[in-house]
Amino acid sequence: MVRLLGAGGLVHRRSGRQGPGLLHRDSAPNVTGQLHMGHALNNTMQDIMCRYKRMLGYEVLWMPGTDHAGIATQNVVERQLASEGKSRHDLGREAFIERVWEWRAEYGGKIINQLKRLGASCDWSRERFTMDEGLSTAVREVFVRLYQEGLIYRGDYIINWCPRCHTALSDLESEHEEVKGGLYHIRYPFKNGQGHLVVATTRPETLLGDTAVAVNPEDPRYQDLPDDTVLLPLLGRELPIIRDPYVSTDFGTGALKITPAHDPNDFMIGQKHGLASIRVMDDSGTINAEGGPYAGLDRFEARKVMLADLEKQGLLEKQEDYLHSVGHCYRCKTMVEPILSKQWFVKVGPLAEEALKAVQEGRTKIVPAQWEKTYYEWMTNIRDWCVSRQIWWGHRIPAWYCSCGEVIVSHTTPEACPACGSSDLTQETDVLDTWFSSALWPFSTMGWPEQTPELAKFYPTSCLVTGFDILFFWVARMMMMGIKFMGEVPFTDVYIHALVRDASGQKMSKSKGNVIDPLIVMDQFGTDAFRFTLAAFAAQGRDIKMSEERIAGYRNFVNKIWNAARFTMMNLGEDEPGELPVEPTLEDRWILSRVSRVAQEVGRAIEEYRFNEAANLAYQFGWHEFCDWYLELAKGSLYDQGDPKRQEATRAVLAEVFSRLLRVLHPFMPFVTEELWQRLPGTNDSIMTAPWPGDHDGEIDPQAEHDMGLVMEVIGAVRNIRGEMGINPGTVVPVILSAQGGQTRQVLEAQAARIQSLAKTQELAWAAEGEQPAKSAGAALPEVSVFVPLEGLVDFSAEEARLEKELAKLDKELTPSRKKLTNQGFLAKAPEEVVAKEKAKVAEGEDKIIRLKENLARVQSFR
RNA sequence: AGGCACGUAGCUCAGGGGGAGAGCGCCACCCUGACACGGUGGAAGUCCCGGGUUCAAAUCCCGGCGUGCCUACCA
Repeated sequence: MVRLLGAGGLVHRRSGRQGPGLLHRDSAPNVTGQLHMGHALNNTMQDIMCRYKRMLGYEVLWMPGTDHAGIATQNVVERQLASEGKSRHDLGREAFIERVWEWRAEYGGKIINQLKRLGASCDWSRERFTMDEGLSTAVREVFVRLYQEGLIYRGDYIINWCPRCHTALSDLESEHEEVKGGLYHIRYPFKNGQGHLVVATTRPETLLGDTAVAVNPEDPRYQDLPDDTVLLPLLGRELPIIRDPYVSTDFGTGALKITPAHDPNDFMIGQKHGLASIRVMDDSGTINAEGGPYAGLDRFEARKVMLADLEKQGLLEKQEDYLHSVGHCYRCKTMVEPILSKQWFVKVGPLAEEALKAVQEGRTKIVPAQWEKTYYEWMTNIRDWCVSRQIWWGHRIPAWYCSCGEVIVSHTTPEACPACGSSDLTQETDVLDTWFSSALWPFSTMGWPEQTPELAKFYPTSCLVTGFDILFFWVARMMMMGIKFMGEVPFTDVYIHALVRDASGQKMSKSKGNVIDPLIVMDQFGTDAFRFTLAAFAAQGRDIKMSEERIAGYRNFVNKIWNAARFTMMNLGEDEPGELPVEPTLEDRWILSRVSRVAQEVGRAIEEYRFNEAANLAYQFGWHEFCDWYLELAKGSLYDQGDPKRQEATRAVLAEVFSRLLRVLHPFMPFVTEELWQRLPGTNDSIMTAPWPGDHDGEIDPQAEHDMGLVMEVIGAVRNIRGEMGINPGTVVPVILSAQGGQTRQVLEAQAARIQSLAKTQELAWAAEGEQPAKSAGAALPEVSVFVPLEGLVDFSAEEARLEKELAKLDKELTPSRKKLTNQGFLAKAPEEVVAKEKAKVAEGEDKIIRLKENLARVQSFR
């Protein structure tokens, strides 16, 4: 029920430098107050940022909390009462509010616990609720100040009314939906009896409140009318025919009935022409006394009855099917009724202007930037915000009415009327829109209107993470209020994340039954796997299609890391790892280089909100580099009893790299990494406070990366031959290498033991450059040729087929480059390095082709 | 009615002017002393269609087609 709001400013490095702050929220709450996918995604992303920044040494403040969800919560408690056969009116206002607090005490904390379960590392001691005393003080302060400045006013206007919730709604809370309806052509007889004027309407029941009929002054059809007054069908009231350019000549009949009390445009026209407004419905959408014979009928029933009567009287000329969009209450989906009513409004123009400028000037950056356009669009066309709600649960508007007519708006309950001195004052019964208090969240949660140290330190906050569905409801309003009352934007970045949908792209909803419950997912696959999945799929600007299959994939990854840890710890034993070796092996240099780079890349990706890249980078490294290669390579030294020094050195590297891997993974999977961190010898504090391993430039080693690449390619070539030739994995095969250049041979010779062990080969044999080992399968690599003698292992036709396949593939790959190099325009205009690259590529490819062709010829000769 | 996204391997999607990528699925082989939630190898794409810009387009521009979403007072 409660909506989650979060706030955080963060940062402050010890140097006092500003860093990111965080804020957050979530999407529409549901009656059970359960954590859903939207919350999970939102909070996972914020948590990733917070954990990462904390590891960098920033002081992070992530303030959690919820809002009071006025209408929704009241509905739930009313339903509860209804089941006891009571209404809120039976209880009275105070008792009812008491009851809501009880409800909140029982259910309100549920979602907070679920957030904790998700691993959200908020500052839980600072949890806030919009109905808290402090936040309520801020609400009052803001209301009074806006009123004093004329930015809040009370007046009669058309508002969106929910006949079921019995309250006014803001424009945003009225959700437009396509509805199949009818366009009814109704005859309004001229008063003088000379025929009739035909009016087209989608809402015939509102004719009871008509006070005029309008036509466009330019419309040729209506230049010479037989009379300037028509009679309202069914009621017989006289209606003037007015002329206004607002009326379109090309829609319907060009004649528009004017019902000022039940349509915003009609209201506008009514004001312009000084027409009366007749409200014909009560708060429940039932026709009132103004409806004469139709009084007491529900609005939908009234439509049916009236249409039948019109038909009977020959006044319904025709009726056609018509598809149009109609507002519905965002809480209960009841069709909204535009009704003229006295309400409180915020004059948003001046506030929106500043909020618009702040983004245009880049003081607040919206990511991805495409949303800035949407924000501008809304801020530019914004209309005044109806903030009063006719419900009880919420911040009661601090306005008092005196019997003399005076309106007093004040922080505290006034003793007497300043105008007449009377003490007969009654407070406004309406409460404020929940979003009014949510709009103050970035500063009200930190003690405003007091000037607190938190505000000084964390305002403006660094980042707000939210879904686009709430950009206007919340982000835009926080911008307006923050700038107005703090003089500065509430956050420097707004990250708009995707929506979580089901596997087939449908929006998850209870009614569709396609909801995946994050709590069940966490039970089934573990929170870490779930979080990792969310991060890995959170590409900017695209919705996430969630399915259990995908989560299972990342569950496997968590398991892989767990097993890598078992292996690591098994080898480390109880001792604290020693210093990194002075003379590391090639694989040691390589993995240190890689982990250093990856930590930097992951960090950068997180900072730029590229969560999917960050997660994939970590995944790729963890599984395919650390586990697939390094652990296998390290076994060589680890198991070598004959060289204890080497063993010791390898243990040190293994411990270091694994420790860094855990830290890189920590923001995504906090639970497993913490658990493993605690078991790692030599660690004591939480991994949360361990330093991010992004500061090891000195270990980045391009030479090691290149050399290791060479070794990996040779191993890959032998494995490929084995696989393609169908050689049993257990068979140890001979291998002959032929290197182009001493350097290459040196590297490979030094790594002979690794190649033998990972490719399952006999001792490496060497052929002179250009020499052709007989009866062998071969592979051509950039710097080296690899041959696997096949005598007795396989038949040569298989090798022949394999080589032909390889040649065809290479040829296909080279075609585009060859074409470019024969293109004069390319040679003349393309950048030198691009040309050089293409040349090198072709040269390398052709060299491979030559060697493969030699192999092919040789193999064919054995046939 | 306007606006915004998206269309890439069987599925879900990254990428975004110069060598088509990942995960899952699929095929083959393998219980190798961390892990079968595993290992090794492999197959697989007209990057929606049509124009244009460019030496070079999956990528930029224009126009289609298709899908999704948001905003809107034409009764």
